[in-house]
Amino acid sequence: MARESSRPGITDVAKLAGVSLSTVSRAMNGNPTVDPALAERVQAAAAELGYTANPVARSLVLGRTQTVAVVIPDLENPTFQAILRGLSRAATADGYHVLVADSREDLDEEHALARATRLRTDGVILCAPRMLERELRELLPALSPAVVVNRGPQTSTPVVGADYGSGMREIVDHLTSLGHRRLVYLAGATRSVTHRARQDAIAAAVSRVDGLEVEEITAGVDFDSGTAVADRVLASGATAVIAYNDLVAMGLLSALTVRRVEVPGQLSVTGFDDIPFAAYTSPPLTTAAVPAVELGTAAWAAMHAQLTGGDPTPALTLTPTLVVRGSTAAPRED
Amino acid sequence: MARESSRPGITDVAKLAGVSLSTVSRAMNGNPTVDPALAERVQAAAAELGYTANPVARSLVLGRTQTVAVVIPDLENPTFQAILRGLSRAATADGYHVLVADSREDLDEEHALARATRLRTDGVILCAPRMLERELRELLPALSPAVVVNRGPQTSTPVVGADYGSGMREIVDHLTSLGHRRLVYLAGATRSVTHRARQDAIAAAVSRVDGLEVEEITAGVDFDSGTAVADRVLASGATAVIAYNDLVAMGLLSALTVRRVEVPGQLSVTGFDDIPFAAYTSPPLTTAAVPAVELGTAAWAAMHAQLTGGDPTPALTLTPTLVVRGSTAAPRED
DNA sequence: CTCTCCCTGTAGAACGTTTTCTCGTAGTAT
DNA sequence: ATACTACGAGAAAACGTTCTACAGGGAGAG
Repeated sequence: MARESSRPGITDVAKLAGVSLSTVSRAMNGNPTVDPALAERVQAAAAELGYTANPVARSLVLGRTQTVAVVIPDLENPTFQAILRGLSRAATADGYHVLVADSREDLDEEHALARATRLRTDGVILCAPRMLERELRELLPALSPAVVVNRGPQTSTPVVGADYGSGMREIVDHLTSLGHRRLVYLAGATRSVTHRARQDAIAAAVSRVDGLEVEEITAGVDFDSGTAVADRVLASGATAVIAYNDLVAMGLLSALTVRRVEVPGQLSVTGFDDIPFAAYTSPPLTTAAVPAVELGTAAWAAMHAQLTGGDPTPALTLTPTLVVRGSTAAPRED
Repeated sequence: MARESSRPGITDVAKLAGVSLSTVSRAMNGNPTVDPALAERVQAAAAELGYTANPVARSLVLGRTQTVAVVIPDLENPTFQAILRGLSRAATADGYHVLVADSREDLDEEHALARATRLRTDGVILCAPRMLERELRELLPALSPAVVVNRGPQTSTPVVGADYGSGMREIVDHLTSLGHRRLVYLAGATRSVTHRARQDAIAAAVSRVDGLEVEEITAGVDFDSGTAVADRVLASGATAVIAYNDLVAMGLLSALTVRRVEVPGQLSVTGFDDIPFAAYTSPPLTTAAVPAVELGTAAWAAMHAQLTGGDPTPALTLTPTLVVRGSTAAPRED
């Protein structure tokens, strides 16, 4: 008699269609053991009542939520935004929902956050470049199924990532082939895995190219880090700067403009990632384009494969492509 | 005997602590009618087993999921990214999770998407600038509790938004006080509500300022829309351009640079929103700063109030602030 | 000393589904 | 004509939790 206003339940549909609630459930789920005519009657009753199965109750009995969690260290970072975008769209296309968890770079919180979100989802896509390898190995089993983005290979968790070493190699090659021999590398978060990959690539280049010198200056990962180190960069006497990412490069460009330093005339500058605005700085930024949206799509594919018991996706590595724009040129003759 | 590998349930904790399962539930939820000593024993048992209450089962019985959905038309748009960021962080701080749904500007999908996400969440924050008012009114009751972002006042749904009219007025005043009299307004999505607000503000300015002429050119909402209309802008003979948003302005700036048109020397350009990169274009963009992160925070506050039965938040309007940078100047003397 | 009240712990219903198991009926083959 | 098979539909258990009744026991008061 009561509960008029409440959402219609499966029993309401059953009552209206004059069948048992189990028949409704079967009819709604397209179970072939139900008479077509009856199934249609049930569908009609459901439509009349505007009935939709309660996903929470469904999740409880089925043990799956049709939802995955994405743990992201910083929603402000364009790269993570792009990964989220690609992932979200791919997951939506497969009928899944996406829970987004911004860990705000809080390393302690990250751990708990990932575990907590896992409880209400079917899997976790983890972007945690700064987390210690030890912690990660301890965390991953509790998260399974999981997908790790931009980390080294894991024991039993699929990994998708970009080959930062390759991108960095292309950048260095580009600069050296232009004639640069004295470079500065603006390092990002030194704990991050993607930093290590770049560092190694630079070291390799130094031992490969004759007379190449690369000075490392620790900057950071954001715009302000780039502006902050401008003076140290100028003092170094280098002819080209390899910034940790586009944000740092753009910050540096901005500071150089203020100081009336010509780019690329007096100094060449490169970024990394090819974020949406990298093409629109002045001069436009030469950078290594990381296919971040595709990274998100691939991460979903790896998750989806685990969820549906498909083939275990092997580690997938996408290769950044060098995009030469206006911020690099041959060094000025002395 | 079986189920060794399964997550520990409340009964496992009860068994270990030597109490009934309902006692465990009460102890875990801090119910004061349980003996402190016993409560502690239960907590210890739970900790030993690494027990955490299954949120899905919890949601089913409690009727709430501790999750809200955010429907966003385009995850690529910096403004929505900022709203999401502010919202996500505020919600997380209050112990809520955020489900993100990218409607990809698909107006038909948007409707169904909002309804679907509502079923697995406690409320929906709706960003749908293009949805027809009629549709919105029909949709909102099904979504309740809901919060609408950047739309006109609603019957019984809290609204948070920015005063686009005010921002536009400031921009026009800024340009006219610099001496500009012939302006171009690059219109965005003509169906969008935020477009209408700007249009009205411009119309008001035209009737207020003596000799002011504003030509409207329909462009779009993204970078490419700005580049595409560059020639029409130049042909118009205007001395200043009011772009629909920063993206359009940046696209225009880029096209103007290619055409060797000096900004602000030959042409002043303004944006809207103050997205993160607006400060770093060349010249830096004069724009009306929309506090998008705060918009997200406010949207959460309005949702949280409804969820906790607090005071019904009245419609909240944040005022954009004019940020004068290098892209505007007095018109060149003829 | 006994009665009553209160405090603490236990059993069980409820949340809304899915799904297994069982039963009934109808059709076919012997 | 009877028995067996097959198929469709209903009853009931299960998912893992919360919370309302309810019962039992101890202590304080009359």
